[in-house]
Amino acid sequence: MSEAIEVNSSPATLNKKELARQKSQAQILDAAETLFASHGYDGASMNAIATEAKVPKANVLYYFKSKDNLYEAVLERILSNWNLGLIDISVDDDPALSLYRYIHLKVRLACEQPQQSRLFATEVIRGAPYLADYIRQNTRPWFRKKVAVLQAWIDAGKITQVDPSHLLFMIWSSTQYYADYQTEILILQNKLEYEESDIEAITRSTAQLILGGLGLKLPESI
Amino acid sequence: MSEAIEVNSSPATLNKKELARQKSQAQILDAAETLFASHGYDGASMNAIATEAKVPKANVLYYFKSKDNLYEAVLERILSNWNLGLIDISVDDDPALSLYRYIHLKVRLACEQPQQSRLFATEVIRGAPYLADYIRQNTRPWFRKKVAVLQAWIDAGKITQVDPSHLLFMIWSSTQYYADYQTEILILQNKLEYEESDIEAITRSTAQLILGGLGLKLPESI
DNA sequence: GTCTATACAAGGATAGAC
DNA sequence: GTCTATCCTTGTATAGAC
Repeated sequence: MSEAIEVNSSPATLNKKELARQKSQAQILDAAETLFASHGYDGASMNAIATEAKVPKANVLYYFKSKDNLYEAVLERILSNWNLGLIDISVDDDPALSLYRYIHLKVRLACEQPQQSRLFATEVIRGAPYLADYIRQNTRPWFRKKVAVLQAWIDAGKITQVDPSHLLFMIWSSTQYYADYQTEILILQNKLEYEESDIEAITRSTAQLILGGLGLKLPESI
Repeated sequence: MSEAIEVNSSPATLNKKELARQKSQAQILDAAETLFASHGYDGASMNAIATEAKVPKANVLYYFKSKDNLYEAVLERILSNWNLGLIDISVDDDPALSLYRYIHLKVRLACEQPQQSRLFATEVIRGAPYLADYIRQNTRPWFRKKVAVLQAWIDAGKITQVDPSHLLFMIWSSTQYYADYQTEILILQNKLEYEESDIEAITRSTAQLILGGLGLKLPESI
C-alpha cells in the first residue's frame, strides 16, 4: 500500500518525488520509443536512450529492470494508444461515412505519430517476437468481427463484392505507409515534412480510391 | 589484370578457386540478406552471418571489407533485382491492363521474396542512411515520369481524376504490405504460409479495389 | 532513492600463422 | 588466399557509495 510510505515524508515531498519519478519514466519511455523506432531493438543502446531522456544511465535500468522490459513497456503504451483508434463499425452503419472516418483517423495517426507505426512495423518485420501472442488473442477476434460486418454489408448489397480481409489490409497498408516509408515519400515529393494539408489530401485520395473500388462515393458532409 | 594471376596456376585450378570464391560470396550475401532483413542492421552480427553462410567468420570480412560494406552490397543486389520490376507504362498503353500487370508483379515479388521488401523497409524506416541518395537520383526521376503518364491518362479521360502520386503510393503500400506485415497477416488468417492461390487472390482483390477506384474494370483477358 | 564505478559478455576488426 | 587467435570497443547489467 502506498500509505505506508507517506509516514516518513510529508505529502508535499512525496508528491514532488512521485511527480519527478513519473516525469523521468515518461521521458525514458519517450526516448526509448524514438530510438527503438529509428534504430531497432538492437540498434538502440540503453546508453543512447538515457542520453536522449536526459537521465543517468543507471536510472533507466532502475525504473525498468532490463532492456527487454523497457521494450515491452514501450510496446504496451503504443498498443493502448492504438486501441483507441480501432474502427468501431456495425452492420447498421453507413459504409461510406464509417470507412471515410476510419481512413481519416488512420492517416492522422500515421502522419502525427509516425514513430509508433514504425516501431510496430519493425516488431512485426522481426517476426513479432513480443506481439505474436497479443495479435493472436486480441487483434484476431477484433479482426474477425470487422470482417463479419463487412461481409454483412456485401450481403446487403451496400458495397461491391470484395474479400473483406484484403479490404482491411488495404486500409491499413495505404495509411501506415505514410508513416513507415515517410523518408522515401518526402524525398520523392521533394518535401521536408508533412503539413496539415497533406493529411487532408492523403485522406481524400486514399478514401476516393478505396470507396470508389467499393462502389461508394466520398461522403458530401465532409 | 587477372591474366597476371593465371601464371602461377593452371586454368582449371583457377576456375575451381574462382568458383569457390563466387559460391562463398553468394552464400554470404544470401545469409546477410536473411539476417539483416529479420534482425536489422545492428541485430545481425557478423558471427551469425558467417555461421548461416557456413564460412569462417574472418572470410566474411576478407571478402567484404567491413559490415557497412557488406550491408551496401546486399542492398545493391536487391535494387538491381527490383529494377527489373519497375513498371513500364506509357501514355498509349491500356490503363487497366498495365496497372493490373504491375500489381500482379508486385504481389508476386512481395510473396516470393519477402525478405527483400523487409530489408528495404527497415532501411527506409531508419531514415534511409544508405539509400537516400539512390532514391533522390534514381527513383525520383522514374517516379516523376510515371506520375506524368498517369496524369496524361487522367487528362485523356481514361481514368478518374485522382492524385497520381498517391495512386502510386497505394499500389506500393498495398502490395509490399504482404511482405512486411506477413507475420501479422498469417496470424490473423490462421495460416502457416502463403500459397500460390493466395497470390492470385491478393492480386485480384487489390486490383479490383484500385482499378474500381479509377473507374476501370478488371481486364477480362486474365 | 539516485548515481558512480565496474564486472562481464559480445561484437567488429586485425595480425599473423599456415 | 584461407583461417586461428587476439585486440579493442561497446553494450548490458550490477554492486555499492552517497
